[in-house]
Amino acid sequence: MPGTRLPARRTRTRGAGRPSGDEGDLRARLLDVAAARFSRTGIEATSLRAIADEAQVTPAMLHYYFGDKARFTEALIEERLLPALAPLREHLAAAGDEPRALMEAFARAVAEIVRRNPWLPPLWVREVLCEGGTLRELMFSRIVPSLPQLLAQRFAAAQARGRLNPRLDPRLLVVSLVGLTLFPAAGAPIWRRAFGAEELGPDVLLNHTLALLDHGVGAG
Amino acid sequence: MPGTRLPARRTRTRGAGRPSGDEGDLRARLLDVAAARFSRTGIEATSLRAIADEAQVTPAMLHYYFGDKARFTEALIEERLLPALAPLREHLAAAGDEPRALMEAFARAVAEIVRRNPWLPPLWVREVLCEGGTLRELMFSRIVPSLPQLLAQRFAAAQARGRLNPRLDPRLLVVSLVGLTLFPAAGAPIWRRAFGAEELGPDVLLNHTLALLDHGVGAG
DNA sequence: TGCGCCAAATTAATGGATGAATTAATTTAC
DNA sequence: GTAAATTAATTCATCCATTAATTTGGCGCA
Repeated sequence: MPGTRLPARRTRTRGAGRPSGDEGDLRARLLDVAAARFSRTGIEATSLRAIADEAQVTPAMLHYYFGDKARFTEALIEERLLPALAPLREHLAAAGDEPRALMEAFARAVAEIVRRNPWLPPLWVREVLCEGGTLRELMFSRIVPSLPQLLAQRFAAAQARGRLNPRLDPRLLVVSLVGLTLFPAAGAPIWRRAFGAEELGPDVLLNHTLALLDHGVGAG
Repeated sequence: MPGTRLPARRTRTRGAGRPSGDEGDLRARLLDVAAARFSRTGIEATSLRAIADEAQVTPAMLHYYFGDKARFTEALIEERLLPALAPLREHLAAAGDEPRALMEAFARAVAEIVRRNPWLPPLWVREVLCEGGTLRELMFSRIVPSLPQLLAQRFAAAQARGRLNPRLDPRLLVVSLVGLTLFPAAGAPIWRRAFGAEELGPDVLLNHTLALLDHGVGAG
């Protein structure tokens, strides 16, 4: 019946052949699909089947390219999660020593990361932040050992110079900073729905966060 | 072989009998075990088997008391999650109209909730905040419709009276407040490990959050 | 230029493990 | 003796992993 709309691929009955090249590397596509899917459903609760279906291939392709699920998630970390987080280090390295500049660099970096990788916040929150998360141990050995401490140390130095509210703990300030940036991003759908507001986009959030950090809630 | 240490229960070979009464209601125990377990592993990724094992009973007991997994999680919401969140409404109702008092009431309520229900923050973050979370829709119909808007409205009223930093958005302030309280609690293990600090308990966090909200980060 | 082969890519089919849900049997308190 | 509570066992579905089969693009070679 010509003219009926068939699913884009999947016309051959058996076997396939060399790279079809019709939409680039399948390996990369699988990683992209997995990032989005894992973000929505969680890693353990997501079947490879679901990923394969969404990528319009057979589950066997995941085995072909990655081996098993563990190595698949490892590849996801190495080739998607860690690169996505790279801007954070860069922005922080470029920022000066003033707490305000540091925080703004952090918030802007997170905003940029979220804009480019919408799947990241929920995945991070679910799999790294929460105990028992699949990515937790792997992330510990790659991110955590350096970034938070470094940032806390810079805050502490600024505090020693009298440039930071002495009632604050530099380490908790880092935690608060993450909470003020990643948390709203991870839960964006719920806030939008709760408040029925679409205008609360990343830019508004960024300005709001900076305003809060600048002067607190007082009417100054 | 007398003297060998056997697992507390599980000595009969088949069948059991009336309520053993040795440690209270099994139904309640199952809910408690599930709250802790779901919090660690996530709802979809946790098998009923694991819960039954931890409660030292057969998986069939879950069917006996609750029917299926869906109704089991429903019961968990009704009998554990919602009651645990009750102090929030009470604290907020008792607080006055000043933003500072509202925020302090919120932060104190969350601290109390977390202290009494350590399993709550990760469960909330994973299953409610994240898209695709199992508890999401159920929570929407019970919590969200009222609490966030009400709080935001009170902040807006205070802002109209000039008692709130005009650069802030009342709704985003609610989001920030949740991020500053629940997020650090949900990720406590990771922060402890990242900073090697055990002294960053709930009280310290509470004071820190209030200090941050009061004056921002400036050295004022 | 054309022909056949080879290897990469992909699929269908299968095996083994695990989980949810249910049922029949059994124990024990009252 | 009876009914509630609990267990063992079973059924059906799903998932991860693997393998054998199959297609097809490209390359050497004439």
